[in-house]
Amino acid sequence: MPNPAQALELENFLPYRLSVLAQLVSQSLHDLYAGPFDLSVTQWRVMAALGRFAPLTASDVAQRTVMDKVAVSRAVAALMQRGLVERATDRQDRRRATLRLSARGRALHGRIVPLALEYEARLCQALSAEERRSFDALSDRLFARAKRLRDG
Amino acid sequence: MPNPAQALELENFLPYRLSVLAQLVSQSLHDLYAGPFDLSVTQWRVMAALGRFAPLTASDVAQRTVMDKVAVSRAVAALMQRGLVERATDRQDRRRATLRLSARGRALHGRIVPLALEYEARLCQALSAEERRSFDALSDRLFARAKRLRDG
DNA sequence: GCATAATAGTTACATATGAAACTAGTTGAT
DNA sequence: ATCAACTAGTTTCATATGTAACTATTATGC
Repeated sequence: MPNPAQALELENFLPYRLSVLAQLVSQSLHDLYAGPFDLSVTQWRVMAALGRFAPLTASDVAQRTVMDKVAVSRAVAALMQRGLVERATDRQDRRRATLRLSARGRALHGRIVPLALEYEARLCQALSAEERRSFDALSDRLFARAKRLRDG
Repeated sequence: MPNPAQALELENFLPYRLSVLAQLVSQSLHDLYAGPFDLSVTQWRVMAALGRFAPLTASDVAQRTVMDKVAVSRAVAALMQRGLVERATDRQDRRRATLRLSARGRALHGRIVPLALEYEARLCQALSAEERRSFDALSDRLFARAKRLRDG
């Protein structure tokens, strides 16, 4: 028997718990829009970020979605090919390009958002409004703490 | 301006929040053991599951870690090559094989566990003991709800 | 008993991902 | 002005991952 102070109880280990929950939720949500609209998770995230905050540069999108710039670059390329996203090179700084949803992109976005919100609402039926606020507040603090630990 | 009832505020959208938090934590933890011990996340998860619950079949590991059986099969193959995991075919049912850590595997496990627990402890300094319990209870309920929504 | 279906696990293939190298453009120092 | 350093974004390459097909073994229906 190992020292109890050093036993790793996987089922109570916070990183493991977070990972399992997030993956289940993310996969369930993906199942809702992947079939009808043929978007990957990364593509949908880019669209969601643009739907909420456009115009954004690719770097802005990466920061917002916590994806790396390579993933964003590829998702944007695919979305532009499908005519869902438009790019305009910045006049001042020609390295930059601002992105936004096209009319078609906005239409698709408008069809997915209700599905996403409905899923979230059904998920959150597990909690009261106050519990939801509490969960959000606690997870905010965990996130801030994790960032501080990573960045030093 | 879209109908407020249909606006997706990414930063308040629970699946997004969970995903971002889990990824940050998982990555931070991985950074602790990947360098010194050269394990992938999946490999470490298999070792952690075996360290806690061995003997397990590959299917058991998959269920415990919420990984698919292909990922487990590959991780186990790599871990056996490094002599960290042992496999024994079941006499009753020769399709099955039970897995457990080898002596070397237990030694490695014993070195990683304190790192993992220390990271968790530092992360959880963001919360009081009671808040931690509250967070665990709420996330349990979200998880149960997500599973019910997925499985029908 | 024998064909069929089911299960444990692996392999093959196609796709997704991340790190690092690369291109193009801008800033700053001399 | 010129060269080095920096930044935005893309491409390349090596790995990781998931789906589906496959092997081997056991269970089931007739």
